[in-house]
Amino acid sequence: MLPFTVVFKPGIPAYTQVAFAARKAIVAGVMKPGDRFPSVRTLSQALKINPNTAHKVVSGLKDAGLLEVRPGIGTVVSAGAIASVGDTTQLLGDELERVAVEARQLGLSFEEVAGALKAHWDELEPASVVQAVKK
Amino acid sequence: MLPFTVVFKPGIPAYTQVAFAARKAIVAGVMKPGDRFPSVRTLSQALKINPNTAHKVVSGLKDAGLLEVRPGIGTVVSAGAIASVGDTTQLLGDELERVAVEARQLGLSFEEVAGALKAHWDELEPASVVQAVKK
Amino acid sequence: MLPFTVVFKPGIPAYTQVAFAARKAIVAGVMKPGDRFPSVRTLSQALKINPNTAHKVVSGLKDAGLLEVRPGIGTVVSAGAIASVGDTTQLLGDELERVAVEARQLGLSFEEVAGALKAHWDELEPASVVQAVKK
Amino acid sequence: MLPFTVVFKPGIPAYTQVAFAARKAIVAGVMKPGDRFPSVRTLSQALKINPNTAHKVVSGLKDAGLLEVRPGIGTVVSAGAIASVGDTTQLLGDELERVAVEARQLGLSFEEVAGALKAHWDELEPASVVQAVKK
DNA sequence: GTGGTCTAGACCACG
DNA sequence: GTGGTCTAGACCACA
Repeated sequence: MLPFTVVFKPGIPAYTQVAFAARKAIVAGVMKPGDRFPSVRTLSQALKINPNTAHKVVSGLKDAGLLEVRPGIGTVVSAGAIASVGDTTQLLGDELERVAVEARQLGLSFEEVAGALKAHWDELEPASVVQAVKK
Repeated sequence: MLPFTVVFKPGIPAYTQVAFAARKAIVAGVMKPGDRFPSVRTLSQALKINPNTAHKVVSGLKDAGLLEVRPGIGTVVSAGAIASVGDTTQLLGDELERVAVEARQLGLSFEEVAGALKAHWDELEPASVVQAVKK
Repeated sequence: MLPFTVVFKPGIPAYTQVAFAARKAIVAGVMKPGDRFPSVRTLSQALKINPNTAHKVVSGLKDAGLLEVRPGIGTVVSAGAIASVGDTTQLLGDELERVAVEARQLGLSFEEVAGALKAHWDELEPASVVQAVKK
Repeated sequence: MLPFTVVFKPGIPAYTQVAFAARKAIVAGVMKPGDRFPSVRTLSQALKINPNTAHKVVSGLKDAGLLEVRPGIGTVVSAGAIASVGDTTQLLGDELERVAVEARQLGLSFEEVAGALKAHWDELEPASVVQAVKK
């Protein structure tokens, strides 16, 4: 029913997890610019989450520039779906640092980590994802 | 005075940030197994945080197996300073996935991201850090 | 009001005693997996302890894998309510040794101690407890 | 050198662990009534603990009625080496209850626990212990 | 409403 | 001096 699924894990805010799943779907090309994004009501019912939470998700994605509101139509995936580059790159840097620290603590080699990252990277390759989802 | 520094950012719990800085210092070899870890009071004064918050930091690191408490003596960096591998690898996987999604959204190539990760990785090289600190 | 009671004894941390009472209630089947665990506020009011102390209780039980937190919803008794077996069995061995030493020092016979243990054991029998509680 | 050994574990007060080891040695018959108990100085040197800590140990055992001071001689194991029955039995009951709760949580059967207790019990059999120690 | 974080400051146990 | 516990009360994020 939805163009993405969410496996909820405890400890992480529900709206964060849903937003991430949506961004993943957009990045992977499951949803393309111009496609309609599920309504708040649809989201809340399909994922069994509070309407407030669902609203927070689309609101957040709208602020990030990933969604656009077409009055009378609904919300659609915006064309230049690129977050405000400023803070996101900073954020990415922090995450990379965290990854480096944690990986070293686990005694992993750089190659192992890079390989794992590559795997996740390829999973998002638009072509492959459509297959994976339909499968 | 402290073997590490913390630049506090809003929005992230203080104790999380301090704990991360400490883990980084341990991973980078600034603090080695057997070395004494700053006392709760020292931490709270040097970082200007509440003793309770400082306590939470060492308590967390202790639970993670990075520190050992000698009652009435102090806390030292434990020998096998490796977190319970089970969940941490899982956690690392999640983070790598997030990195992949965010990087693609920024239009970065895999090589760029891998390069950035390598930079952070090398920064933690024990040898280089020791020099940087001693200098 | 609460699914368990606590008779506070001096010398033992309050949060330890409350946590033990809760574990006992869970083991005895008074609270089953999926049941809601009293909120931090409820605990603090009913037991007349500080919210912080109450928080420490649920936090500890959560770490032990007995409780699960649903952010913004509450905490529930988790399904596989079994502590990390690794250290607990070790801990049990230590306690058994202590029991043996103390009992011999009191001049008790093995049968007497085993009998006393059996009494405590049967008190936790889910069936019996449910009756006792409902009664 | 000492009639007992102590393998220090973190998290438990040193003086508690030493006192327990001593009581175990007395119960097991390694040290019999009338035998000299190691001096505070000997204890602190042999176990590498603070003299204050060593003093606390013998002081505690003296209060428990396990040791007696013979002026000009030293401290010896007292004849009726039985702790003040009042609180100890109560304490034993608490420990048995804790054992029951923890064991059930681990999914053990009563027979398994009783068997494990029996093993510890037999290990303290005076005859066998001497062998085990000499071994 | 829920749990989580933080400050401020007191007291105790341990060595 | 160390870490650990507890109280009191404020504020925030989540649903």
